[in-house]
Amino acid sequence: MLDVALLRSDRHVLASSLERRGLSVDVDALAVLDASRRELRAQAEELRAAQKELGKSISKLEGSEKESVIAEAGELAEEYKTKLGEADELDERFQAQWVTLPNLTDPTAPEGMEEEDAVEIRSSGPVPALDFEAKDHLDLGSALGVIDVERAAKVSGSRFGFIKGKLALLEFALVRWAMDALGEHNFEPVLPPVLVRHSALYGTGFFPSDAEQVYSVPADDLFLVGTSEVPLAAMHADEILSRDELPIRYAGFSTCFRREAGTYGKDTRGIFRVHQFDKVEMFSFVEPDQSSDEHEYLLERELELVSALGFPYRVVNVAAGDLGASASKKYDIEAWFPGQGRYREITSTSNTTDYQARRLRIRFKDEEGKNRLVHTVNGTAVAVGRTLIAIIENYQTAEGTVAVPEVLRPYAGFDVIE
RNA sequence: GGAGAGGUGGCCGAGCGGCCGAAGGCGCUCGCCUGCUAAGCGAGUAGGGGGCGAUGAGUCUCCUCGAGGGUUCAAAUCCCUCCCUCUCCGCCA
Repeated sequence: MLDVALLRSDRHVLASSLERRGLSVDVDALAVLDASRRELRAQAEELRAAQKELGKSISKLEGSEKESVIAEAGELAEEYKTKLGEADELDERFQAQWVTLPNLTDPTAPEGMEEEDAVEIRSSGPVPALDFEAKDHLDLGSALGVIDVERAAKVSGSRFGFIKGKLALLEFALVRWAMDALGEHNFEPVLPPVLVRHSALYGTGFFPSDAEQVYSVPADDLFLVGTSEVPLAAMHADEILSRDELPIRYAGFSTCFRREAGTYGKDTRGIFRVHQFDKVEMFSFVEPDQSSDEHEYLLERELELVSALGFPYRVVNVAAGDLGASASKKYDIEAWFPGQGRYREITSTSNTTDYQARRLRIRFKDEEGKNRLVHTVNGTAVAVGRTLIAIIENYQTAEGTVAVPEVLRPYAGFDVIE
């Protein structure tokens, strides 16, 4: 959620940010609505103050004098209720619109609306050529008996997979390796709940805008998270952190569930885009002036991991119009997938500034003892499913076996999947 | 699933329908004092919104005692609904 003060002082900032996202919102009308709801609230409060003032004298009065003051206070109470109701209604109308507005875009997020408008800011250089025809992860994985999507379809439907054998073990190696690497940078490992309340999804900005991507469990009024960002962020909801606790850095591991609504026909082959996958996610709570640096810091962590795994990659700065609601700026790392012959997203890191913190009411005491909103920053450490298939495709041999990346061998206990 | 207890400020804990956003304690902050430490003394210490004012200082005001309704001139206090936590029993990875 945005700071309402934007409407009163920096309306043009808000307007231009919305424009960069390709949204047409009548900002002036919102400002008018905001002004009138405050006006009504002030009127209601005056009535209430008068009523309370009058009410205080009642216990000291007797007889007819008491009766008349009670009557008078009663009238004020009625007027107050009416006025308050009107103010509440305007508040609701205003809030309903306000919560749907996405975060301000960072000036350094590129112009543009689409994935293609992202700007490459870095790459690992030319992609090394294989001296044989590359196969894709599904062909390789099926042949090796470590990926089974057909039986997964029987059990669960499309966009699911069984991961088996050494590939399953490789997941554990990958996760533990990533956790150790992040531990070097003082990220605290966390296994969060993956079923959360509505408030956690609202607070992180996934509700209401992305609600159609979220699985729900109606019987218990809970939702399956699409990323551990949700429980990690909501973990500190309604808290006032002390300044010396910051930055707080977590490395959360969880299964992620995504409905992938509206992606029919897209990435239907194999387990590249599935309804369920595991992920190690970095999440930081920082002071406001630190979030930009923290965003770069998380990108560095991602680059360390991706380059240690030896994937060719490129880093893109995502276009303003392609950002999620809560992000002001986002970097994606795209790894090279030889089987697809192109770069695909393997990590993503976003600076959500105070957007989530405001919704979740996560604050800290600054040096003057004032409560201020923290900034939150998130980033993928390892999206396990995609990383596994990036390994399969990049480490495949002419014989159809898959070598285990050097850094994972001590964790895996084997060197090759065959 | 069954039975019971309880939700008040960072924590503990009191609270006759008005003098209660709330005693007391702990903790914390600042100051004084003690050669260190501990103790002692004094002061301060919930959050959110709105008005006036310059998006300052200040000042006025409203809301919040798990949440939402209700009764009343007036609710932490009375009534209703819901949520959550804890304990015991049962079942269970």
